[in-house]
Amino acid sequence: MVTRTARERQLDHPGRGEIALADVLHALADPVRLRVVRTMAAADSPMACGAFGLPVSKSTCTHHFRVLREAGIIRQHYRGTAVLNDLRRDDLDARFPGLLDCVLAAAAGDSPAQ
Amino acid sequence: MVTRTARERQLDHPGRGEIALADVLHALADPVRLRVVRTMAAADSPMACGAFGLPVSKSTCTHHFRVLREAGIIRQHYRGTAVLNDLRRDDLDARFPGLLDCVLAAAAGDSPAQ
DNA sequence: GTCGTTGTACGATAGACGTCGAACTTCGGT
DNA sequence: ACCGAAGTTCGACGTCTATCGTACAACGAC
Repeated sequence: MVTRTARERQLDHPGRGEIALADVLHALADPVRLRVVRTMAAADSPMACGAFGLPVSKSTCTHHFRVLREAGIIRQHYRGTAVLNDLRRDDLDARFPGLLDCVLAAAAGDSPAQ
Repeated sequence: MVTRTARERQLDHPGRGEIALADVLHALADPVRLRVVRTMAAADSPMACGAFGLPVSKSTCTHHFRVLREAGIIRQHYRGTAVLNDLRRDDLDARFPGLLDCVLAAAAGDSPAQ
């Protein structure tokens, strides 16, 4: 007999030390993904992919969240049929101190109305 | 009769207020361009394109410098046959405070041997 | 003027990227 | 068992991008 948590579908995440700057910058350079990150930074709890109201199809949505996950910017785990998304603030701050906050502040200045 | 400075070939640069975050992030997400920016940040005076010793052809070089210029990251002006490149530190800091320094610090942490 | 240096302009090309729709999987609820 | 909700997978598509080589232009030096 197996516990529920051990049977959860698995998603690959880079370790904290494996997060690469070029990947992070590339991931944040897309308007849709930057919007996701801004929304997540403003939220107080993990959000499902569908909760962002993105102006793209479901498959494109999947694509963007995978890019963010593989860049090490977000953590994803299954919760029933949904996928909960979480900003990897600690890891990002440890690897590239201040970078996330700078980008968020810059984004706020660049287009205040998210 | 026209003065020399007025006859210089002109390059288009975005105004300080026109610098867009997505363009900046996209420009910095390329290894060759990030290396250029790091080298320029470490230099104390403007450098010609050829002085960076980039591992790409001349035409590719021209391409990368144009991307950086159009993103508002560098300023370019002709000096004889050469083009001098200069980091737009002031404009970048004014538009996106701290961003450039964060990225430079992150790059130093990501690959210390430039 | 001629020549070498420095960079630009112009295709061309191969690969990456953002986007979609249709079919499928997984899970919770009834 | 069935159905609907939430994502994923799998092509397919057009566009953007990084790269190159060749030909060309601007300038300094001789």
